[in-house]
Order: sequence, then C-alpha cells, then structure tokens
Amino acid sequence: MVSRRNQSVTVIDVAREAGVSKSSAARVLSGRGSASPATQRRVTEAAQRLGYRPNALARAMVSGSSHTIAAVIPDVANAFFSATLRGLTDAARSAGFEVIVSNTDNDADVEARSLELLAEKRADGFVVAPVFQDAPEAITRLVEDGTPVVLLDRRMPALADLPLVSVDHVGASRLATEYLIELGHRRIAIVTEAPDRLTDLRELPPDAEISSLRPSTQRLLGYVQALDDHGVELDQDLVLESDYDAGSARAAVSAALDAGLGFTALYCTDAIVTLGAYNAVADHQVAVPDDISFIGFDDQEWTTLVRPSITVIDQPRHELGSAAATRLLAQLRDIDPDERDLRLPAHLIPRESTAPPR
Amino acid sequence: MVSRRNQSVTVIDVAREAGVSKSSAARVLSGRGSASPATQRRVTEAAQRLGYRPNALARAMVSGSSHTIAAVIPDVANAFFSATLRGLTDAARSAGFEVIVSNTDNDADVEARSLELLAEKRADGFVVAPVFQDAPEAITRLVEDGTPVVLLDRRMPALADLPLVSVDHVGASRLATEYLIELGHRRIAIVTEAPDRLTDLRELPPDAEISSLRPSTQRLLGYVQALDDHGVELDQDLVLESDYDAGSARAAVSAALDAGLGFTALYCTDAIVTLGAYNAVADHQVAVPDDISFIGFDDQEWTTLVRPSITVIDQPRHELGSAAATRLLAQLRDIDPDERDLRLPAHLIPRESTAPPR
DNA sequence: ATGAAAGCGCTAACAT
DNA sequence: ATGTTAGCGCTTTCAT
Repeated sequence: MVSRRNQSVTVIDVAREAGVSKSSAARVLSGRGSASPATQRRVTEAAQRLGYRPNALARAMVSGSSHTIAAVIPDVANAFFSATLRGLTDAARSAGFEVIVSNTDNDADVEARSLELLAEKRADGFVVAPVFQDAPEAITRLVEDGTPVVLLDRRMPALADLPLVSVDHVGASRLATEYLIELGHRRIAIVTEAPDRLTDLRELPPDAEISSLRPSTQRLLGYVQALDDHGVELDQDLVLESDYDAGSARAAVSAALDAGLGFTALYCTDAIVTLGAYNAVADHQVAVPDDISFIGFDDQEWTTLVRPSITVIDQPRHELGSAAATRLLAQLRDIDPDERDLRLPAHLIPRESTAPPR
Repeated sequence: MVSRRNQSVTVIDVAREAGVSKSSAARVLSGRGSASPATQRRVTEAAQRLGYRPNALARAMVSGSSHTIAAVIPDVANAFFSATLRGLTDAARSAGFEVIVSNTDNDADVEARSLELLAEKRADGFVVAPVFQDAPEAITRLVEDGTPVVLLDRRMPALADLPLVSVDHVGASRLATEYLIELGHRRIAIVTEAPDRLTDLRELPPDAEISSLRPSTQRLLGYVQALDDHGVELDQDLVLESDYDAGSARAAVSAALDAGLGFTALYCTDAIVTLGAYNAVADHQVAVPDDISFIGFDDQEWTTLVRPSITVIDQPRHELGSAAATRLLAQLRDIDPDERDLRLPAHLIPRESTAPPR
C-alpha cells in the first residue's frame, strides 16, 4: 500500500519488517521450505506493505537459470519473423520465460556478437535462424558449452546435429506444383532465388541432407520432385532465377514472358519474389488465371486484395515459433524429444488466381 | 582455443590460470582500475585460453544495471510494432543494450503482469505502448520506484507526466485532408475508429491534453482542424464510424456509398480500416480516383500493388522506435531532454488514387 | 600495481 | 519451524 521510493526492497528488509530471520522470509517469499502459518502471514504482509519485488537477477545467479531465452533472427520487422517471434514469445511466456530478441540482418559478425552478448546475459537457451555461413563458430561454441540451441528454419551442414524446427519446404512446393498439375497444367514455371544449380538437385541423398539445404533450394527441389512424380517433363527454361529482391524477380518473369516460353502457370517460391512476379504479370497485362495461373508464397494481406485474389502457400509461422520454443524448453528440462527435427506442413490456400489451363 | 566443457569459467579461474589475484584479474577483465602491462597480458591470455565469458548477471547485480530495456507492446506480429521494435533494438544495441519484448494484446492484466515480471528481471527502463485504461497502476508503480518509462505512441490522462514519443497524428490527418482540399475536394469523408464523439473535439484545450487522446481521436481532430482552417464545412454524415476491424470499416463505407452522400474523397485513418474501406470501394466498383479520391494509412506493401496504387500517410515507425530508445537511454544517463515529448511527423506519399474531383 | 575482503540479493545446506 | 552460514560471479573499497 505504501508507495515509498524504494531503491529496492530486499528479503532482508522484509524479514526485518516481519520480525523474522532472513531465511524465514526468503522461504515464504520463494515458496520453498516450510514456514508456520504465522510467519507466513507476517512475511507476506510485510512484503506487501513494503512493496517487495523479488530480484530475478539474484535468483538467476544462484539458481543458474535466468528464465530468459534468446531469439536471434535476421529481422523482426520482416513479417515472417515477427509472426514467428510472436509464437515464440507466447509459448515462452506460458512456461514462465521471457524472450530477448536480436537482429542479425544476415550478417555473420553481427550474429556472432549477438550470441556472445546473450550468452553473457546467461540466456537459458537460444532459438536461432542462423546466417548462411560455413563456420558458425559462435553457435558451436554455445553448444560445446552445453547451452541448448534450436535452429529455426535454417541449418548449415556444420550444424547438422542441432535440432531444427522448420517448415516443410519441399512439401510446400510439392503442394503447389501438384495442385497445378492436377488442374491440368504441364508447363509450369517457377521463380526461385535458390543459388544452387538445378542439376545438383536430382541426385540427392534422400533425407538427412535435405534439411541442410536453404529453404529456397528445398522449395525448388519440391517442384522438381512433384514434376518427376507426375511424369511431367522438367524444362530448364521454366526455372526462372532471381535474386532475393522484387526488382530482380520482376525482371526475370518479365523476360520469361517476353520470351514466349509458353508456360500456363507460374509458381513463386518466396514472398518477396511473389511481389516482383506479380508486378511483371500486371505489367504485361497477362490474364490471370485465364492465360496464366499464379501461385504466390506466404499469405500476405495484399494477396487477398488484388483482383483476382491470389492462391498462396501459407507457412505456419506462429506455430513455427511456438514449436521452436516448446522444443527448446523441453531441452532445458532435459526431456528427450521424439524426433530431433520438427517439420511443420505448409498449406495451400486456393483463391482466384489458379484455374485449369485454357 | 581450448574447447573444454566449461560449466562456466569465472574470474577466479582466469586469475588462477594467470597466476594473479582475483581482483587483478577482475580489473583487467572489466577494464577499470590499473594493472601492469605484464598482468594485463597474462590475464587476457588466460581468459582467451580458458574461453572466459563474463557473467552479465553478476555484473548487473553489483553495478545495478542489467543493460536491458523492456518493450511492452500490444503485438510484435503487428507491422507497426514490429517495425517500431526494430528501431528500438537498433538504437538500444548501439548503446550496448538488449531488449526484451512482451506482448499485451491490449489486455490490462497482461500488461501489468509483464511490467512486474520485467521489473523483477531488473530491466533498466521501459518503453511501453500502454493499454487504454483508467488506472495503469503497474506503470505508475514503476515510475514511483524511479524506473525510467517512456510511452510509445499512446498516453492516458493518468500518465500525463511521463515522456511520450509518438507520431504527430493530428499533423498526419491535416496533411491528408489539406492535400485533398488543395486538389479541390470539398466533400471529404473520413473513416474513423475513434470512440469519441465529434462534438467533444471542437472545444479542446489547445495543447497538452491532445497527447492524452487516442491516436485515432487525434487523427479525427486533425481532419476537423484542417477543414476548419480552410473554411470547408464539416458534415457529420461524412464522418464514417467504424470498429477496429476491416469488416466493420467495409460495412461503414459500403453504407455511406449506398446512401449517396456525394463525397468525392475518402480518407482512412488507420491501416486496418484502410483495408476494409478499400474492399468496400472495390465492391461498389467506384472509379478511383475519378469518382472518389482515396487516401490510406500506413505505407503497406499492398497499397503499391493494387491499381490504382494508393496515396497513403506513412508513419515513421522505425524512427519512432529508435527515438523512444534514445529518449529512454538519455533518461538512464540522467540527461535532461530538451522537450519532454517527441512528436515525429508523418509523411504523405502521393500515388495514383488521388486526383482533383471531376 | 596488487591483494584481501566486503557485499550486490538471493537460495540452500546445515544446525538447532 | 526457524536461524546461521556459505556462496552464486562479479566489482569495489581499502590496505599494502
């Protein structure tokens, strides 16, 4: 009740106020150990009166747990990561953990510094969407020191033994491609920002390695697989390569349209690329879905607003974050998970931009 | 170099390894106090060898500063707040601070718990976009305890003496309204989710109080002011009231369109309301900008993608966050700011959806 | 310049 | 059930 300017009220203050020993006060305040109903009451009331607020720092020092997890991601302002972060914080909170965020902008040095800094702050565990780099030493250092790390949606070969929570990118692309095939399309173009050469993709070790590919590459792979499965011939010319920016995608699709490659469907493997591709299609006044069926990536707001609305592959972002947190928390509690990796399915949301070819 | 499984290497370990006393090691490790070049080297090398990582928790305990600031916001997944958070983390980082995020979902209880929890973790300061409520006791409690708090974009009357960093909402609306007036529009409709009655708005104490109004109300006020300033009559019928959701805005605009109110321009005061209004306009096949000029709020991606592209009011989100952080950090350093409140200007981005009335 | 010792606020044996 | 004591890892007087 009293609002005094307390630099901070400690257990000792409470103990004194309650007329008991420090440890008695500590016992009731922390809820462990035994205390008589009498002291219980006196301490509680004293704490209340003084406005006692436990010092989590001190607690963390002795308990060895800060009840904080670190999220190290490329960019919170990016819709994918902000939604994921939300899932992460939600799951963390319900377990009594807070999360501290750090943006890397896909810079390896920044990532390394962030990890180091958060490790100094004694984060109990890390969820990291790592920068693509050969030797993520900062991460391995953490792991060696016994700090739990869960990878988010990306894994480098050097991190092969770390648990990963990701979207099933291969499946996502199969979903899109098969949907188009079932509609009757045969000449299906794909816009990809995968840096890998397509030829490398068709002779892959069936499983484990796949998760060490970039998401974009996995998506390209899903397309190739779906085509193969359904006996549709893969035409290299229909693999439109783009950088990771809308302008580049726009140019790539524009060029493809000009080239008269005769494709009847276009599948975009990424949000930003979808943007550029959509612009190119609009520029060329192509009729969608009459001339070309269009599938975008990520259920962005605008895809429901344009006419025709756009069929998209939706990633379970929130769930991705909460799964990562849950996975990490389990590790903190030394619970062995059923599977090391978690691979969440994407969904196809059919809208107006897809139809059978004319 | 050595990668041993160190539960954690402490100053003592380093001191022993370097063959000096604990305090000597601590001195060079913390960079304060004096040490001979010799010990300096020996300690540094020992630390390096052992892979010493300072324990920020312990440091915080004794120094009284955790170098952490808390961001308590409605929802990170919301584009406005995620962009703001990015600005916040950027500014914080460059000052050596990390930020820990908490979502309130505009729930007063959740907010109170978050604040309490983060206070227990001894965040050095708080940036909070408070839930609208009469008695934000959790916040005042912090302030009473001497913890720096900066308000983000919202302020309740009860929090009148706290520093505020916000967008100039009144100015934002004046910008939009005046732009339309200058184009020649006289019948300008506004879509608002402000709960306040319009009549209350025209007799306001000129300044201070304004910042205690909700953003939506301030935006409505700017519209009224611009109209007044330019001698354009305010027509109550053109104030379209909506709830804070797209469906409601869609219905409101739809009804207005049906009612034949004869407005030639429509200004939407909020991102979500812009969405609904846009849908209504599309539903009714109104020609934009020929029949109606349209101004949206927030520079959302889709506003550049639809045809015609949409003229919008753009809020300086990133800057808002960095300004809030900077303001808070100044307070932490006991620097008196020039002004208590910071009011960042919004900008108008002219695109295709606005034109002179026919 | 260096070491010894106290203490930040808390928990956890250990006695009593 | 309660009190005494040690100690988490660090910084900071205070001597030397």
